[in-house]
Amino acid sequence: MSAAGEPTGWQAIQEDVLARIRAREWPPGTMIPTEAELATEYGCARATVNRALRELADAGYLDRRRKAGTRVAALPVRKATFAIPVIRLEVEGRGMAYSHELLSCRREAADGALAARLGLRTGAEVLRIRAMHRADGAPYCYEDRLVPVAAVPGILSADLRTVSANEWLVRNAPFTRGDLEFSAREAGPEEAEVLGCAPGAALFTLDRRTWNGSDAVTEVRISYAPGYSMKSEI
Amino acid sequence: MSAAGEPTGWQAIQEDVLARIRAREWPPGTMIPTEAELATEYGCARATVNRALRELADAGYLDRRRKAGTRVAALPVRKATFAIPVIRLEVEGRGMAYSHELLSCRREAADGALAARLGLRTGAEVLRIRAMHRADGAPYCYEDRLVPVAAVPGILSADLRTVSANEWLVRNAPFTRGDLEFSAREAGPEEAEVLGCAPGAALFTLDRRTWNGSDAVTEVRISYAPGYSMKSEI
DNA sequence: CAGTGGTCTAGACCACAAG
DNA sequence: TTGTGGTCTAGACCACTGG
Repeated sequence: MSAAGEPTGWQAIQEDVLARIRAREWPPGTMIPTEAELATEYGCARATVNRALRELADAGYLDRRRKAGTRVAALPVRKATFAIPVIRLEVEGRGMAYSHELLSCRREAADGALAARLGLRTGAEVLRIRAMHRADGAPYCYEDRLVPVAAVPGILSADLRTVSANEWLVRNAPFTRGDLEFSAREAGPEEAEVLGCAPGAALFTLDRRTWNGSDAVTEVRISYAPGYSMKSEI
Repeated sequence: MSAAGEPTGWQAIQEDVLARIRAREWPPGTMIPTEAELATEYGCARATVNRALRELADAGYLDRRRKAGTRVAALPVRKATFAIPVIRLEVEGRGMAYSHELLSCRREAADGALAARLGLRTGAEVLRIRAMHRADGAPYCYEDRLVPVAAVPGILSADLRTVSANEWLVRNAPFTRGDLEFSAREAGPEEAEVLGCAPGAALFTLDRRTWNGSDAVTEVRISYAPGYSMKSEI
């Protein structure tokens, strides 16, 4: 009458190993048996043990090195993963009605600082896009974005009032790498006005830059309305 | 004269598939060949293709379903991963000298709201710990923590002036699950004083609760000094 | 040098779900 | 029903690195 089936195969081994670590059968810092020994103990192939242990090492529970063997991490570094969907899906995923509004969209010339950040030449043409995203009509976040025109030429012919720049770029501008930075900032006068909050209010902010190979695709700051929080489980 | 060696094996396949997706050889939403077909094309075993594609599916680039096959995701959901180390290592990792200071540590009785959040009975004994973490002597973050004594009895005999509660718990109190919440908050009078900032300053805040099975291990709020940011790459 | 994890193979069976 | 991905196996070779 047990409701949920117990895991089998490599997942069962993974859970058993994790349980033995938590139970201090293998205390932090100690070596655990080799893959071959565990395969014998669990009565499975070594590849199955490898699959189980590799994921535990990725998750920070184990330190593995050739020849040295596998050791229980002394200070396990837990990792939190956050999905970064298109803002529309983020809002709809919270069960609210999404809408967005293009505030401005104009061409500018990159100044020296921007050119250096994105690896452009000074004076390169960039599209500056400002937009509001709303949930059930209330301000959800404010997006301030720069797109180098040369790297993403199609952006000029996109109707950014119909599809937000955020979603258009996800669909049409692949990138190979990017960096993210989350911080807390005080709302400036402009942000306070568009977000409908007091100047100086604490804003959860995401700054992101992405590249496709060596070409910058976009730089964006997303300022969430007060009350926003980013959740995850570990 | 190429400096770095090209990936081989499953990583080479993974990069090739990713390149074909980015090049729109397989546009978003379309099916890609089956594992068996790709194995033939790449001249390797199906398990090798499986390894490459499974990770791309985990990363959000592909949607895979038995019988239906593998499809390129229309809106790839990029995932950002943040390591959550012990605060001491986080500070030292930034090349700064770490120190911490126990502000207060006393036993309290859980009120109704707290008991409900953590699944305790009302009136259960909890340890309330407040501490400052410093980097090069300057405030780094302020920690306000609750630990149910029954679930973590050893905490009573720990010297939390020598080892912070943060690190003591990571070393001694395993947990099976937890939830995280990042937000931006305005500093209250107490926080402003201990962090040395103005009241109302924007604080990057982490709220975390962890459980070991059904027992709550700890609930903590970490308020970072103004200027802090959490970085990651994708 | 030798022991450990990292990877690959060829084949097999299974679980799931589309048609 | 049947084609697809998910997993396992037994064996093999390789890469790295500690002794």
